[in-house]
Amino acid sequence: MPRQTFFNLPEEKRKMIIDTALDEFGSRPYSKASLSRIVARAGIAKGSMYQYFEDKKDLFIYLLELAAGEKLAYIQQEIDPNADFFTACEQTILAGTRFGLNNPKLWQVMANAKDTTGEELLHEFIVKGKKMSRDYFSRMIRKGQEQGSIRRDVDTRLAAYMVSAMLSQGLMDYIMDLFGVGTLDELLARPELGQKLTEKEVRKMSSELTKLLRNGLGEMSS
Amino acid sequence: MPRQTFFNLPEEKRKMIIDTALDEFGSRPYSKASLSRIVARAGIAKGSMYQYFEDKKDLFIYLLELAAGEKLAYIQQEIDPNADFFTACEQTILAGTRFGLNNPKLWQVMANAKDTTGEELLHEFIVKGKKMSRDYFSRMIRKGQEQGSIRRDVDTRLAAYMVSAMLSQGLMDYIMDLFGVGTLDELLARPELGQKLTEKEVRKMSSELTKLLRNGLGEMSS
DNA sequence: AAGTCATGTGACCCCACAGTCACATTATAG
DNA sequence: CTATAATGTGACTGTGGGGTCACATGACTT
Repeated sequence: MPRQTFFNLPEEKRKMIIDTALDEFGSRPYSKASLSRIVARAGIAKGSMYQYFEDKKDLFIYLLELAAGEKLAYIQQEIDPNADFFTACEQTILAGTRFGLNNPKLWQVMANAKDTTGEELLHEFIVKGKKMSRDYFSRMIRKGQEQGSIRRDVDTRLAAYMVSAMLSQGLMDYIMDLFGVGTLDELLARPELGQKLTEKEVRKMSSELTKLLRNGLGEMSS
Repeated sequence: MPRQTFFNLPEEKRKMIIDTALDEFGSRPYSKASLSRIVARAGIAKGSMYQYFEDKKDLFIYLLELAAGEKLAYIQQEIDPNADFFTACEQTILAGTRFGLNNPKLWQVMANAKDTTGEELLHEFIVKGKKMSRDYFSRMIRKGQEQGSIRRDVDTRLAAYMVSAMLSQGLMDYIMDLFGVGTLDELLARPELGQKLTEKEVRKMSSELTKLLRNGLGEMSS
């Protein structure tokens, strides 16, 4: 956890530090991201950074929590809690995509939180995050089964893993391909691209993907 | 590419070096993996390593090509080229899983080739690899559509991304969960686990997953 | 004004790493 | 047996990293 000092900072400065750190951790894998570079770019002293955060890991985890929190809040505000499974899925995809396009830096940092092997605590934190997202899908699937929109014979656990993989990894790769870029950095470097995907296209994609999901999970006459 | 010197080595020594390197790159993200550690463990001089490989990247790419080549060969030998899409899928999943369980080190190295942001050439290499696997699925899907086993209205590209995500990321996470481990390292550390998944269970999983895929992609009376 | 506490600072320490090079060792050939 | 080419070697270099600390600067109190 960041130290109190960090929260005492004037908001502007705090935001600036966060922003600089997001850039760094978004454009390099954790082990290559450099605190020295962050402080240099942010124009503050290294020692100051260590008054705000315990260490590199502390900063990184703070950023991840920030990103995850904002994304979750955004998505939750966009979906109808009473909708059936597939509607909720479509809304989740839609909201998730929009959030990513509107917050490329946050998106990038979360996307970069994949490797981290060998950093015990960090790895645990990330595994836990993935698990939370999977559990969320598990619950939704089970609810769908109870409501009759999902076949009862699908293996909930397996399905949760697949939905999770599709909506994180698969969807991101697909979107990056739509933009014709190989990395999120390139997307970030050209902000005009964010507008290239029209609302209509995003909707189309979400509905296509949902269709794919439905016919894999939906109750049907075999 | 490795230098000729490397291929002149007695096979035993060559294998030993490869093995040691696989361990290192399998247990740490690329940027944290250390040549110094590899040579120490392998009991050879650092200078020697640089007679075999141009640099760190060269070695890593060699390992990736090796792993990908072996995996591909194994899978191709296991699948029936004339089978329909879903049968081929099931066979691919089955063969891929078996290969992974029997070659945990290779599996691990490939799984670790995810981050690499910021290492231009390396990143390109990996993106190209992912693309190859996606193209393979694309072709299979299109063939399935021509043969009538896959609905014509599915978006081939989107579907290819999803299948790809499911069979790499999703499947791996699922299997790791079955073993109750958070990292592949742990799996490797306890080789007895490799046997815990019985052939029967692997078959069951492959067929379940295929069922999931089919009902998402299969021609049906909607 | 004096004193006290919170915050800022950057030179510095230690360390690990990729990559090099002058030299030692071993094979090959004539 | 000698000469030449191929291979092995590990101390060394340069670089850049995370993290620390003795001190400077500012803010706030009495």
